[in-house]
Amino acid sequence: MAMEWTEETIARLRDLWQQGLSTAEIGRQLSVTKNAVVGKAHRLGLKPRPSPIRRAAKPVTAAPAAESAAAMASAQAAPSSPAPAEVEAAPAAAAVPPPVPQAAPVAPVEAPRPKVEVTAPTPAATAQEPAVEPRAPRPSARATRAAAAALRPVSEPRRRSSQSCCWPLGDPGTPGFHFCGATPLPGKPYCAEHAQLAYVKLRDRRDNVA
DNA sequence: CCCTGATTCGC
DNA sequence: GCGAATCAGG
Repeated sequence: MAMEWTEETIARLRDLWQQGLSTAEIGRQLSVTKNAVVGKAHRLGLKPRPSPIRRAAKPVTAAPAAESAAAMASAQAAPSSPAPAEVEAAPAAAAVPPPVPQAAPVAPVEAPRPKVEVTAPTPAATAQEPAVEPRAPRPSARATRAAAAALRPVSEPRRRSSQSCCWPLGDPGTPGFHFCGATPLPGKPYCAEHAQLAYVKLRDRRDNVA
């Protein structure tokens, strides 16, 4: 067996997947290759993400012109332009929404905690322990990129109305890491409990829990 | 070059 | 079922 793919793992895959993370990113956090992620995702049936490419639908040579005619009559359906369902959906994450959601004018003081802050295990932490990486053909290059990415002001705008609370628990890249997974509040990426932790009124944050 | 996801096919 | 190899678009 190459991999267990336990319910737990699959759940995490689904979670990360729906969060709009790239296959490679998911793979890194799940400690598998992107190929594994893609492959599993396919088998799981989930895979509506915008694909950069559309592989050759047919092996060109296709039906030899001669007898192909008959075949075409019924089963033709040359996938030349089969999908009325185009692929507009932007790569979600790329959308780059404002870092600070327009909080209600009246209640402007909300401080998302699990941002790129100390206590928050964000994707930034992914750059950790490159030595443990089973693969990582090019740690240096990747590390550099990861670091650069980590420095970017925006490191988790990848939430696009998830169906599960994405409050991080544990350290990304480590076996125990996972997301809360509870049903999030409408318009919020976190469940009720974690939303309370995530959004703290500034005035009440005076003595926030460390 | 890098990235991305998609598909194939030996295991 | 799994995922490396390979493909293909940006």
